[in-house]
Amino acid sequence: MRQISAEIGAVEHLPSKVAKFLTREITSGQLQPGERLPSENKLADRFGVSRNVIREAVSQLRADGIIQARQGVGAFVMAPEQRLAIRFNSEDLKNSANMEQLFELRTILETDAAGLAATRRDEESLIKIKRALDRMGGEERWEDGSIDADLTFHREIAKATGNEYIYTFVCFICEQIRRTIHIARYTNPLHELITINVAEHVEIYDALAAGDASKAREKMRVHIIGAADRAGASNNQKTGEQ
Amino acid sequence: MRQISAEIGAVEHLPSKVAKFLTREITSGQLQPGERLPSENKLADRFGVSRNVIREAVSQLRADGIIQARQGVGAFVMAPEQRLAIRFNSEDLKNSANMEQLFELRTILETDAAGLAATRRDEESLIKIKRALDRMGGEERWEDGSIDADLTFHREIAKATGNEYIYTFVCFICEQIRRTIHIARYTNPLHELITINVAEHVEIYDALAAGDASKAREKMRVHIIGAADRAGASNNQKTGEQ
DNA sequence: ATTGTTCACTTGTAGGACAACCATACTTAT
DNA sequence: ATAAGTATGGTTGTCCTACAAGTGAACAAT
Repeated sequence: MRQISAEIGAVEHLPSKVAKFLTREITSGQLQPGERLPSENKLADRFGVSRNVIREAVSQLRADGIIQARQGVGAFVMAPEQRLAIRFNSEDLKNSANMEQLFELRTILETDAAGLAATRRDEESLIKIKRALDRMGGEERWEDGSIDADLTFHREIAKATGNEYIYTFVCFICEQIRRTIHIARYTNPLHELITINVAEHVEIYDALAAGDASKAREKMRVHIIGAADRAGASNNQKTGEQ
Repeated sequence: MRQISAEIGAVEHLPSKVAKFLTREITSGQLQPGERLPSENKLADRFGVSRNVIREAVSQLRADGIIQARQGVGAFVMAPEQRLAIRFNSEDLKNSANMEQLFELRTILETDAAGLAATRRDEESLIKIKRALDRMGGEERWEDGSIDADLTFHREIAKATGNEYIYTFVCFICEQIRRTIHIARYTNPLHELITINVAEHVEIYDALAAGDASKAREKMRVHIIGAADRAGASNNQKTGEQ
């Protein structure tokens, strides 16, 4: 209800633009690791902005470990292997090949997460998972909140593993997918698809409740592969139907 | 040979300090999602720095999706689930329980990565993996470069999956572990440990070269669990010896 | 040849000024 | 009295200047 600016396009301010530009210049290889960036004054001239803006942009890159600045010397491009943060370019995810890869990673993570959750989940986390499931199949079934409930379901499973890092990674991947898919399939939902989707979640939940790890793994695996298919991020789209 | 400042402590500048402080205040729950941050002027007063410094710090948080700023209104804390970046607090990893969790995640990712790599690797990637392996068991065996070779081995396997995101995640996790372990075990290496380590890598490589996915998975799995043990990040340390 | 010094350049921080924007309270016209 | 329009103070966004702190290289003196 509030943050429409965030939903639509979030009026990008200058430092973000500059940061994005510099990042592209680095990842594309125009600026090789070890190389020095132009001085802040030169960058300010080149982009036609104040040094303040440049500093905010550079500060961002530095926090990610993309560059390292040394007072009196300059800012240098770091090796891409030793980044301090993971950040995806949302543009890339519009490419269905990339989306497919992301779903492959998601399958790996969440399959094992489901297995761990089946053996480690306590009553409380089970309740939270159930609640998300109910929201998904309940009244909000056709509403926008259905997506949230779906993601919450997956997040709660990841949290039930008791592994903070697994939870963080799953959250991140889910959010990336949500931001990309969002409009595409869900806003114009086919009755059948949603029914299938809910049914798959129920099976996962049952396996978790039963504490059956291998079944939980299998059901989760099938579900995510199916979800990838329904989202159009799958290579086995022989006919396109079903 | 060059960036000693990066190795040691990398003289943290003010914006980083402020960013770290604010991040802690948010993750600790002192600033709840939806709440508004104090205005930049007030923050500048409170920290005793210029508004420039505050802005660089806030710019960082915003890039991570931790907060969202709206001109004329203020900056608001976002829900922790929808972060735009993954970034670990290196302090947390000094806690061995956390390190154990990180190794669990690593096991999940790299086990499957090895399986995929076994079926997808081409000759070129196999050569790169072999080269890292040779560096590890070769002359650099006792040198510092041995660690780099070790990590390169794992990275190249991840890259051989052909999945860019798997590669990114593996790189990130490896780097986190490297920064934490580093000094601990490797600089004072026991002959036996290194021999075991190299032997495990050889087994993984053989499985990859043979294209045996299930064997590659198993060898990788055993190796990482063993590595966690040797790094002191394992729960089954009954006696501590082998 | 070595040492010491200066100098130009770079990043780091401070502070002031104004534009753009927003929410609220207030004023005015109806 | 109500509604529309209008000040107003506060907040973020950007620009500017100035100086401190640090670095490396050219240069001068020994």
